[in-house]
Amino acid sequence: MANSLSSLRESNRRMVTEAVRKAGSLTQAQLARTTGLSPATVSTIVRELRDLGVLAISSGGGRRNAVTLAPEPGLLVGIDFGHSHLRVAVAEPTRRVLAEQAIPLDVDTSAAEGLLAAETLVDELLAALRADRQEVLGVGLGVPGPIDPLTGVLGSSTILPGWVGINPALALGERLGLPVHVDNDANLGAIAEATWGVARGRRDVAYLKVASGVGASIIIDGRIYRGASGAAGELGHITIDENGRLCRCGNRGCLETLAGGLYLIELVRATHGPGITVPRLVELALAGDVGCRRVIGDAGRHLGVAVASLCNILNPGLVVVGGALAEAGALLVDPLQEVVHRLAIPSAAAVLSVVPGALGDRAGVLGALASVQVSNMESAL
Amino acid sequence: MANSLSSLRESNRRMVTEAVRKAGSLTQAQLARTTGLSPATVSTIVRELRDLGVLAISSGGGRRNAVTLAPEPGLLVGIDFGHSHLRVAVAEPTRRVLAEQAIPLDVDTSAAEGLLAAETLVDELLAALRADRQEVLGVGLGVPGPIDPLTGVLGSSTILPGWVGINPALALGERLGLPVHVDNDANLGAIAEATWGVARGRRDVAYLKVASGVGASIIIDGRIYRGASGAAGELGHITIDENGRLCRCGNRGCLETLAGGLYLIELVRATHGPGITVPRLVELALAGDVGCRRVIGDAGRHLGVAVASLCNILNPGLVVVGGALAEAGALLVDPLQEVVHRLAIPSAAAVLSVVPGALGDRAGVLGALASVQVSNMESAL
DNA sequence: GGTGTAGGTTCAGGATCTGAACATTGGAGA
DNA sequence: TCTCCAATGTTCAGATCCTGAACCTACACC
Repeated sequence: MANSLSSLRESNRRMVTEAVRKAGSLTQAQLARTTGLSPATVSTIVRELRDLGVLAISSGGGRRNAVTLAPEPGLLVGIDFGHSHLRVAVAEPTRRVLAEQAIPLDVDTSAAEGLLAAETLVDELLAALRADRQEVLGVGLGVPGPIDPLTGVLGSSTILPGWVGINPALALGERLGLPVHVDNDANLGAIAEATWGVARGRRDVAYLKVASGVGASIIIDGRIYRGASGAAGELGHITIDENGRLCRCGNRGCLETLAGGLYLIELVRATHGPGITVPRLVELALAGDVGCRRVIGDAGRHLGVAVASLCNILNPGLVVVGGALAEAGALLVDPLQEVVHRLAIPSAAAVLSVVPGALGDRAGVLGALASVQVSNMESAL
Repeated sequence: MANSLSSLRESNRRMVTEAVRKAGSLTQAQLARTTGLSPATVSTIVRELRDLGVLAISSGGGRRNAVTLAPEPGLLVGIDFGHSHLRVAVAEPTRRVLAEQAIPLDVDTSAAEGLLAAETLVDELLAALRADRQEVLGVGLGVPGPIDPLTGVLGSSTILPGWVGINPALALGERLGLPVHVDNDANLGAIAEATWGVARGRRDVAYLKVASGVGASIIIDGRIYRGASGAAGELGHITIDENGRLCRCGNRGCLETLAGGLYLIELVRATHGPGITVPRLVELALAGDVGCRRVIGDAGRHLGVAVASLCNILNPGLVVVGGALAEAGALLVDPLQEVVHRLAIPSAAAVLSVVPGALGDRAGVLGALASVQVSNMESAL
């Protein structure tokens, strides 16, 4: 299908570029060793890619000639929508973050208001950097709900009711006049943790996002697995208790009704006042509040039931727990792990590690940045 | 890593061979179109492969020159162990079955007895074909339990207690003096259904084997997904009811205690006599026995809960239900599907089909045959 | 029987990778 | 400071491979 002589060259170019991207800086001899190509071939390919503007040869470096990715002009924007917050980051094409800010968002914001807020915040950050929209190469957008892979429309979400049925990439793209790539927030968090966080270098990972809702993302062989209709990883609506509480999705006893932040704060509202939020709940638990610790521990145990199922089905080596509730660290993860080891089959539990994410509430926006396609390579064929 | 000039030729040879294997018989022009190579390249590659003995050109065919796989000498053996049966098949390298037989096996057969029975049956079938063990190129073996991918040892299985801790491939290989490839029976059933059955041509499929126990196999991008320790797809021990019945695995309310054949026949033993078996249960249900229908329907509903979880996690487009209980067809699958559509999230349920397997109780042994590696290609480089 | 279309082969040409030879540079040691 | 060595990067001829075009062949249809 893709096997001609010229496709070989393209494949080798890609291999070289990828090796440089991973290592950051390499000499041509190292490049030859890692790619398995001969030094002669590497020499010509590097020269070509330099001429195409993809690679740069910094001969002035400490050693011989260091090959690096050519510095690209332009900026990337990452946007992460949550149930109650909005976070925007602006970064270089290398993904180094230059500016980042999070603002609270009203619970029942309409899509239009949310998009306007995002637009405003993007412009503010760009202004602070003395930059212009026209310098932005692309925008990555994360939303807490399943995106239809064909239409790009946000499916039924219990978290952002005002957004159902719209195409966020299209809507924001028109507003900003920029190419927007949209994805589920759990998928983006998984990408971020796999690129910079605790899942770095792992090829098969499950990522759990526990915030207002519960979502998951599955990385198989280094790529997000999306399933037949982009709904893979919708762990929040797994049935844990068939006779349980009614969920916003219409079923009973979904995981989300037992571990989702929206439901958890209802549990502590009576004792801790109506103004309590998920971050505050975590804060109190970490400070020693017994009730909050119990609520988070119970959530962890319920999550454990779902993760045990996931374990028996997929047998992952690593489960990363992210999202606002994961800020509770061991308070959430320890009970989760205990239940998984009790319920999952021993041979699956034995190889599993469950760890909190390393990127905290920045995972989503960093993943959004990572999801923006800005490969000089691509445009240079 | 694998990109040289000679690897291109090898890759193209492989592509051509694979195309011929899939289509059975192709003309060179068709081959050029399906592989994307030029007719000139196809011409030389086909000639090379003919000289190597991999392909055959049957110019006497109806049309022009039909390219086929060269007829290989030798035989393949497939062996499928179940809780209460043993099935052996002998086939040509093309996987055309020449002889096949199933015999009952005592419930608590030891590993040694089981392997002896298999050895005997293999010899009987070979004798009937006037063939010799030395003509056998390889043996595929299916066992109902997880195989450790590193050691090849059978992990904890509730179905074959006498087998735990042994390496079936090694043990049988020594007995037969032949190379044996072992795999989980659900994985083999999935391979068979994906190669010849209802999942033919599908790249992403979940296969459910419901017999004495409950197992599953997950095909992602055309390949069995095994997970970090080979335990992926162990659906039988997903917790359906935390306060349910005690399972042989030590937990409570595993799917297997609600839908596994071993438990189902206990339910009907009181009313239908102690001699009842799973096939008989299915037979009675198909004949109209109300009690048996109810038992099977309930099993389907419980399976539906687990499949709904699987659906929310993996979002497959197709779930194939195989194993002895699947012989009940719609009696099992309809209730299963009803529950899945109720519990799984709508966008996942909408794209899902649940169908009974097409290969019945032969799926395991056919998959075992398919799993034997006998590529002339490999030996011919 | 004639003609056309598609299949298959051959050949020259262009593209690619590789090994060997060669120039260059940085560093270790005297 | 100087010399030598080892590693790096480049160049070039050679071999391999794919492709397009021209050519031949066989079957089908008229």
